[in-house]
Amino acid sequence: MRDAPDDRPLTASSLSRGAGVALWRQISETLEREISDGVHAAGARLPTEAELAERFGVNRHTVRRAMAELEEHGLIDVTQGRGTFVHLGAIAYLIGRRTRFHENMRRENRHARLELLDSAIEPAPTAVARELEIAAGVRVIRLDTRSHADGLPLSLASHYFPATRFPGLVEIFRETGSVTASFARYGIADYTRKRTRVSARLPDSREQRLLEIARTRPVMATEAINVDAEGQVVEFGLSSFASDRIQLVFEG
Amino acid sequence: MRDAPDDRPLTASSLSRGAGVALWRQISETLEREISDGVHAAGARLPTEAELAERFGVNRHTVRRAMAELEEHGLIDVTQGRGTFVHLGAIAYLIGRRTRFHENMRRENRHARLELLDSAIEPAPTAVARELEIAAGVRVIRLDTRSHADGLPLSLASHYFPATRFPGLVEIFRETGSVTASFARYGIADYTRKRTRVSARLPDSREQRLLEIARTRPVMATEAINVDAEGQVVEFGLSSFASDRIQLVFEG
DNA sequence: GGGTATTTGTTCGTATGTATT
DNA sequence: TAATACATACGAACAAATACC
Repeated sequence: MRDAPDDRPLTASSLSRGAGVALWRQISETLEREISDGVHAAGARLPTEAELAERFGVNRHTVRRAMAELEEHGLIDVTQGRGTFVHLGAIAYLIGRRTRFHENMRRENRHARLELLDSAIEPAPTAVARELEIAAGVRVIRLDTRSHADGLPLSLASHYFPATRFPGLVEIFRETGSVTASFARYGIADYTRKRTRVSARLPDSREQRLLEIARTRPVMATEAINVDAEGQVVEFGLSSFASDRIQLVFEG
Repeated sequence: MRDAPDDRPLTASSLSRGAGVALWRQISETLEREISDGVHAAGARLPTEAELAERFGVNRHTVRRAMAELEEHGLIDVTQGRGTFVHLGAIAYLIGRRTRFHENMRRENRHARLELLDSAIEPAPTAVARELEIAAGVRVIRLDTRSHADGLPLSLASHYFPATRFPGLVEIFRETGSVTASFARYGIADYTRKRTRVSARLPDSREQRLLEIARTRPVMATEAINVDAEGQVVEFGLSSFASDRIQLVFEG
């Protein structure tokens, strides 16, 4: 009853109805294959939902379900009013135990930038106080930053420092644009990462906006503790990395 | 024109139509608040989609969109035919540089199990050969495992070992159920993690099934290299961790 | 074990809203 | 402003998985 003789392009690739596989999944798998085969180049615009619905002989909702799947897996980027585009390849970036952000980016030949989003001096939240090994409520400096590589946002971070040890840190950071360079002003020539916790989750709306990632693309959330040569905690950092653009590498 | 005087329960919490916020989002935010407020306890069953549609005065599709959002963020677990349940709190599990799986679980007072899914002796794929520092095509032993804590799956892994150095490893592992214990049989009393790469992504269908996680819950994918006391590479492991149940901790 | 009710999953159709070009 | 393209929402029907008797 449904065989459509030959009035449709080859690409119709006839879905099998009533088999165990949902139509939307067959469509997403077809498009995934076409993308990996290069039928649709990276950055290229895909046909509109209406056109795809026509091509596969299904309702537009069914196409939308397939597109949602592809977006979820980071293969496409969808924007209302503009269209749907094949996702541009990820930028790889490594982070190590003693490696600094700018150093790292230089090695990768990328243009690095650490943008200061916000700063404050405030009483330490209990969790922050515990990690900095100071009493709860003692004042800490908070720097909220966003890192970029070649203009593309890589990560968001909140850096916490004990306020008494680093007077005027905010201004110095604003000047240097680097945590490492700021530490140098206080005589800290070397500091190491004592511990890093890593987890993965989906981004909240702030992260979606500032990292420019889709709702469905996971971030890696890290908690890092940096200590000076004497083992004193000098920084506690909470970061979220766009997992599509970064791979964390721990040497040890 | 639509104001519904007072014939509806308090919980109707009247959505605002035509405001800037989509109905499905208002619903998901309402339910999220109720969950965090304890109106729906962890593990408790939520009302059915039909009931929620009735309660909010919307179509079931609209409720489903809200539920998809909550599932995406790990707040609920949805199973066809069973219903929708508030997500049970995550099990925290730590992994360090010299820490072993069983050791780790003992410290956490959890019942550990390392299940052998598959094993083979095969020519090393190029990527594996590079990491093991052997020639491409040289035979390696592959162990595919699944780890459990208290019966809940935590991670999947493929472990690669140079075949010449570990003859009979498959049988020994089947006997001991532990990589560390197996190594001991070959005189390797100590080994350390040389490098670990971490990234995050959404699970493929195999991972969804074997880790028992929803399509939208990210996994942390790791590549780890273990070396013996002489610095010789003894194992290359590819793992994926259920990020809802594990947090990776790197000490260093 | 088997049949039935319940609950979520898929698919179609239609209409209207909103962002971009 | 107009056209295009994705986003939201409603209604209906059936499929598939599970729970219950």
